Amino acid sequence: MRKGEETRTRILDVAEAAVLQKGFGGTSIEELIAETGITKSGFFYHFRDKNELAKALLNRYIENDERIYDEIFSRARDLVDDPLQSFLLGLKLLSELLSDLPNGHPGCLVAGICYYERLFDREIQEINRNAVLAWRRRFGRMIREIVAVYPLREPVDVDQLADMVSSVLEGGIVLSKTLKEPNTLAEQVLMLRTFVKMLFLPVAEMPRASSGSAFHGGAEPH
Amino acid sequence: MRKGEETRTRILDVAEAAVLQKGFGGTSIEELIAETGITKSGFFYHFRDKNELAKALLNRYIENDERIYDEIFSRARDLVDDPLQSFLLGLKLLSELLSDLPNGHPGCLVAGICYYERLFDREIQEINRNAVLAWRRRFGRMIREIVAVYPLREPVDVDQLADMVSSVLEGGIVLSKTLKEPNTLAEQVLMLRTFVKMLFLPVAEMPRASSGSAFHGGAEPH
DNA sequence: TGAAAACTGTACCGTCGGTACAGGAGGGGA
DNA sequence: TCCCCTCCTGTACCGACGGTACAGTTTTCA
Repeated sequence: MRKGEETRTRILDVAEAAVLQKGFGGTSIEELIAETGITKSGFFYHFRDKNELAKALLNRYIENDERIYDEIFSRARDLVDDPLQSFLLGLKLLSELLSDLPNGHPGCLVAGICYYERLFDREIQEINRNAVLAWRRRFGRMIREIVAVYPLREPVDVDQLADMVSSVLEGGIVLSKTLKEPNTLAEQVLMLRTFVKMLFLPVAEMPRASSGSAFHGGAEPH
Repeated sequence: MRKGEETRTRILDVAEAAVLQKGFGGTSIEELIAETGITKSGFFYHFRDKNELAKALLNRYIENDERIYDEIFSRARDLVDDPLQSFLLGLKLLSELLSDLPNGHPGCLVAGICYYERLFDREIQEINRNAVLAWRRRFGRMIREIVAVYPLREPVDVDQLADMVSSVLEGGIVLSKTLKEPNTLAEQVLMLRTFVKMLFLPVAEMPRASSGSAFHGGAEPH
């Protein structure tokens, strides 16, 4: 029992890295067993077929993802009591975590499967859908707490704002990976943070009289 | 020449739809030739291998994408002169175009390839990277025009804000596809529009005294 | 010590990407 | 008219891969 779990985990580890680099179609079972040091029969002892591997991979990935969000935002909740400041801190912590990833974010399995859709059965698509809905609920819950205290300065739908967090994360991952700029993802999360801040807090009067030199986006030609 | 082009285009049409549904790995050449009504030899007459098919597909997709953005934002530029109002209108038009897609956005090839990375050669990855950089330049150019006229109400980097457009689009596509909610993508674009508006325009004083009933995100439980 | 769990080994099948090459239809220019 | 070029078809074949079947062996733990 113990040994089996360990081997299974090793297969999943190898598979996850491979799938995020090459997609499911691009990852062969034979390459997985070569790297894991197991035989083909051994592989099929643990997973009936590739579809079941995908399901296990996805479930594990989502679980881990949820755990990370839990940790970050509950930590932020412990540090500050105000729901808005806590959410803003959470986004900051998330951005720091993302920029600390040495080789950039490896990619999101949920998005990977979304772009592989038809090859998996309905069950996997449903797992994927529920993962995104869980994000909506998670961030929606936090935003509703804020809305109960702070007035929204622009009329926006809470669920759509919650989805914005997922959008920016998923989109930021695509940009970061494609540009090979690991930091882009973290920057995008901070942009989102700015948006949330502006939605709930009055904009501070600008201290300087001339056009602010601290602003990157001035009128310089480039 | 004429006939060859036509066949080539037909292959690309079939391939694009298939790839966006199943990814590159999930799309077999044999399925493509079956649907196109061509032989395998005929296919390899037009494309040396799957990699070259991917390259042609990607180039065509990016070209088309650029054309659509050109049309929308130059139309917006014709309708209003002010750079901010023109950009906001462009985002509105884009959102309308996206919500008019009958079955939702089919998916972005750039993102699809990003999640398939290692299976293609450096050239394709470079094409992909340049496409994202072109988006950054495009939106960056428009935002710089705005910054030259309107003060930024929060310190944000122009290129990062430009990337935000791409992020929200790519992320919105992933959400829309995964949730099977075609409208989510259009909504996300409108959320981004709200962000841009807030970044450059002073927030209007709220007309109502009590908590606004027009706001979706009130304190209602769910 | 014995049964269940966790594998290995071997053989085999159909599909797929890809190669090689011969040849043929059809049109357009010399 | 002839020839050449574009645009394919047909056939045969290869190795890699996903997957099946099943018999046998080692490891683990109660």
